[in-house]
Amino acid sequence: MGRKAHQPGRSRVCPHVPAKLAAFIDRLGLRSPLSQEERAALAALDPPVSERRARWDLVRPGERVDYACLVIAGIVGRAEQFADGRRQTTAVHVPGDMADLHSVPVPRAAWAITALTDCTICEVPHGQLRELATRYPAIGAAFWRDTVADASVYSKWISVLSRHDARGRMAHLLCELGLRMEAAGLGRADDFELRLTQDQLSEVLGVTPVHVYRTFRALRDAGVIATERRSIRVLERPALERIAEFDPAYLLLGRD
Amino acid sequence: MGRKAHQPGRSRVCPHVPAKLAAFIDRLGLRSPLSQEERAALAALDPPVSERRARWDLVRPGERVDYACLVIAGIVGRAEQFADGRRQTTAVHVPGDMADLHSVPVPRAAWAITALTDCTICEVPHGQLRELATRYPAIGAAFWRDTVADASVYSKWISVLSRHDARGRMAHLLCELGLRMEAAGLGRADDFELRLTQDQLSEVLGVTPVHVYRTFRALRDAGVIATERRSIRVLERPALERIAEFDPAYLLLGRD
DNA sequence: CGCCTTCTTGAGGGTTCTCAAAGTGGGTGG
DNA sequence: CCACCCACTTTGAGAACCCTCAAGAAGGCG
Repeated sequence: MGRKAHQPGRSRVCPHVPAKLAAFIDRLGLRSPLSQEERAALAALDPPVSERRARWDLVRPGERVDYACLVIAGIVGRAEQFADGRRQTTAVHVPGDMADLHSVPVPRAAWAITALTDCTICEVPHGQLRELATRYPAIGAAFWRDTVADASVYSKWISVLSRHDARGRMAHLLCELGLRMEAAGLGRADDFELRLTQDQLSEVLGVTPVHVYRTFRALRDAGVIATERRSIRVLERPALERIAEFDPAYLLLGRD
Repeated sequence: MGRKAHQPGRSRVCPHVPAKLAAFIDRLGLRSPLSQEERAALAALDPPVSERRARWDLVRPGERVDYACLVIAGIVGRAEQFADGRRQTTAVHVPGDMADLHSVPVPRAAWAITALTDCTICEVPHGQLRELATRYPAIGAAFWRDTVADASVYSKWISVLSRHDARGRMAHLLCELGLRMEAAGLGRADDFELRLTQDQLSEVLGVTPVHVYRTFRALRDAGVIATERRSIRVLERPALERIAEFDPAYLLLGRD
């Protein structure tokens, strides 16, 4: 599964197995009911796939784009840039996520979309997405619903940043990404690996890199996580959830 | 204007002056092109209007709603509630905002919608909004675009909370609300009044009420704002914008 | 091998929190 | 009309959390 996920759709011209968008369609279907016809219409899209190295900007701030970035493999972040060059990552995307579905209704990017690890990206033209959303109202509704799910995550992170200290923030991030990776079919929520540098995590959590390290050490000493170079492994998810006061409802990983 | 705004549509049965939704339609039109027919279809809605006192929960967390709350007068907040009862306000809405357009695709509320001041609210049935979004794709696109604008504000606030201290957060909030009030036709960005308690501000800014006071004092001593009981007035908007590193692009108050 | 990124460690200082208490004004009921 | 209550604002002292600055160690990559 892991190896396959890293090379999806690559030169598989067979139209009966449209692997490119499969993960995205599954994600949409998790939240919104889609008929076979609607799924087929989405699967018929055949956008270009490209590989990007870590640190590559898929979209630069201020740029005007006419495609949306679908993450096929790897981790991608959305970041706001400050005058002094520092960045704040406001969203993290895992495989199956359309990293900037937002850009369909608003093509002028106010943020950067950056590859946090080496990754495989699919650039889906806005025109095709808009056309599908208009022709199939259920697809339009599914896109809208996914945008709301994204907003729900933002809203949660506003609470997390306001109310939790670095330890709680880190715990919350790990709980969230665990569930999202599991939903993406990449491991289990209570046993997954996250390959981000402490620098990247500091831009997500809103603390300094030095303090990310100290937070790691505290959680490591408590036996809750294990770290090894740029890889984090969750050991005690229940403890982590308690620290984070984690409630997964906001992820809208269901149809209720 | 002020007095009129507090009694919109009340027993004005004249169908040629559909005051209820006028501000909302103008807001949508600010961001998305809408034809006369589409505007008329929106204006034809005639949902019930009600007055609510400050502190009233328009929507309680976990509740399932079948209408969206349009703010006609007053200020409304979206808040997440914690186990210990504390709240974090993640969005502030001014007149003309549909406070929870999010609830149309996701009817189960993960948050509370609370009246921060006495206010006038219009409860627009989801069914009617969905119907319009399906029948008129441009209206659907406008709703989607407004949802993205909301998400853009969330994203900005994640940066603000991560990178700015209490003074910068306060400055940013005042800069943003100034522009939004102006866009809503309620004063000028560089001379407006905000009637919120320090307690409410603390829930927005993610600091303690005590520290809101100290932040006020610092800005007051610097001659940037004036405070009088629960009313704040901006005196030096340019200084405020410098403190906040404010760039209004994220509000999407235009069609680019 | 050397460079570069990333991780680790320490000391001191600043912002914000917690806890505590007094002052102020508006609203309510007697 | 007054007394009271309640919500809100103001003030202070000490502690916690996180930052800044600085520098050394450890692992990849050409």
